[in-house]
Amino acid sequence: MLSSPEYIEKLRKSGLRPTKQRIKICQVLFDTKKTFHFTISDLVKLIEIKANEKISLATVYNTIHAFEKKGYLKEISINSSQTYFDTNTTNHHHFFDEKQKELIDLEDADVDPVKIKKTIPGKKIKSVEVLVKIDSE
Amino acid sequence: MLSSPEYIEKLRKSGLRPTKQRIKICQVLFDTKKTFHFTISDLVKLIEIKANEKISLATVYNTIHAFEKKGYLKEISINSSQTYFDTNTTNHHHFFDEKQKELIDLEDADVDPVKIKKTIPGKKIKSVEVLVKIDSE
DNA sequence: ATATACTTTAGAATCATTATAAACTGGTAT
DNA sequence: ATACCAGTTTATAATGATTCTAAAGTATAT
Repeated sequence: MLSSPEYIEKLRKSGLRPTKQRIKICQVLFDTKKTFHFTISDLVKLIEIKANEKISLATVYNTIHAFEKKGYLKEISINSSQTYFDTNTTNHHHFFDEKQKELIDLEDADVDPVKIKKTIPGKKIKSVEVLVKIDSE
Repeated sequence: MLSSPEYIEKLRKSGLRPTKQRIKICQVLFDTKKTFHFTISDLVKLIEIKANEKISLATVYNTIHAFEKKGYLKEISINSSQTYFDTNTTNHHHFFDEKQKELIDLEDADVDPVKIKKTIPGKKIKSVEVLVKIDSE
């Protein structure tokens, strides 16, 4: 588990003041080798479990958006009632089980690079995301 | 322009009663060689322009969901405040311009088949969707 | 024609997310 | 230390797409 000083430095470096709330959220999100996917309500529950202190919903939203802007999180493009975020910010794709609302990473090796042969004049490609929807057999 | 009788038959065949509203929506959606993308609010506007009759919002939602279930429409998986639908129900991928909220089709020839090398025990692949986010250069 | 199940509808309810604006706090200059 | 100020947090209200409700309307089989 990373200690607060490291998150404090990380936050400062990106121009975010290291507040109690942000440090706590860092610990919940980044104190693990494994990356994971979450919705805001997942995160609120995680904070309740891991921390003994309540963070207001508005702050959770603010913080997640700040972290996303700084590149610490990625939003995942699926059509769901809730927005999903990923602590794995590298380029990778996903399985999505719509019934169970579960996301599973596809590693780089699992999908060959997707080459897009069409171009749109005046536009550049920002990202290429593959979403594989799965269902029980 | 397809005449009502053809839509009436199409609707009946799929077990949907051919109501005035459903026929009107068929005409707005399918009376064109070109397929297109739309949100519910786009569709409401189109109905106002093309038809002189008002269809309640609830009916528009009901109808679009019924058409989707019957396979006449496809929902597109992007993370947006509104849900996008596509009258092109064949397998194909999309460009999405997040600033302009514009979707553009990628033809089959534009993207090589995406092979997924990972499998999840007990799960089968329902669809593979590629979303290419673009931005102004 | 009648009955019945399916549809439409206006309006209310829901729910994730964003906005508001007042209280609070970290960091800096004094 | 102290005071200040911009950046933060917070409770709460507002927003907006979508879904629900239940009453009125309509297609269709008999």
